[in-house]
Amino acid sequence: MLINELSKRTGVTIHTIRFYEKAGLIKGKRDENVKSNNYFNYDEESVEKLSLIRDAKSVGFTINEIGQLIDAWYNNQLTVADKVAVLDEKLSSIEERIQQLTEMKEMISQFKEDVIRDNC
Amino acid sequence: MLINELSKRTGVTIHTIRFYEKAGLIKGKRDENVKSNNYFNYDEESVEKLSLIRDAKSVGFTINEIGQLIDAWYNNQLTVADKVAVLDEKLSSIEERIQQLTEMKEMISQFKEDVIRDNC
DNA sequence: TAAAACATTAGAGTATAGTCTATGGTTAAT
DNA sequence: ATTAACCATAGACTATACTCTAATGTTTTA
Repeated sequence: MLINELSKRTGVTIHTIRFYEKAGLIKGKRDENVKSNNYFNYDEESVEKLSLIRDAKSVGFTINEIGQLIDAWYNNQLTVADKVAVLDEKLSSIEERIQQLTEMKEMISQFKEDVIRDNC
Repeated sequence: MLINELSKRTGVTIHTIRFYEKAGLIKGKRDENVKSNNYFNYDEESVEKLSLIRDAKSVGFTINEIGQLIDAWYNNQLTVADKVAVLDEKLSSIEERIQQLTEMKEMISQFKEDVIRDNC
């Protein structure tokens, strides 16, 4: 599929798709048989990746971190050990963030109770 | 205390403290008795606020959101209802983020198992 | 009393993550 | 065949959150 269809299927704008492509997160392929243009073609993997990017962004991963994650997911040049190392690192950072969020939640809950009780 | 001491006590650089002050998150006071300079003085509340800013930033709140939180915490012009509304909103967004992080954690764990099992 | 250390404001510079415009070529529809 | 819709690249622009420099004045210290 071409970029317009990819955009419509994923809800990610064409500009943002191109931005992710420049950042190396996704990659279109040119059709060798077609000489009249230089359009990029995208496959289902690109759709999956854009979905992963959306999810990973929403939990606070940077483009750079998402790139590492996508490499672990899709790059077959990496060894199993390398992939596991990246995944373990991301799992740790997620756990740490959940911990911090839980603490912040308790802090805000406590303060909310104080506000209500003391009427201040 | 002056900005240098505030910086040393909190570990936040002077530049960043001034940035937060411009953004309205903290506020120094000028001493009416001192006419020779226009130095700002900071109190323990500023120390507390910088600590809150650090925590809130680490869980992904923006400066703007942290401003709302600080208002709920310290601004006595706000009604209890207004404060509770802000706090409830932040609690919801924290819960949503914990949920998303939990899902992402499961997704990565699953993928890690696949990588190890299939040796790919 | 002069140098070092500290204070202020204004504004420039950086990194991240987009978002948009301009220009020029290609494909599809009427 | 021409217009609308689509594609590509380059580069400008925006917002957020700092980070740093310059210019200038004040306080402390050797």
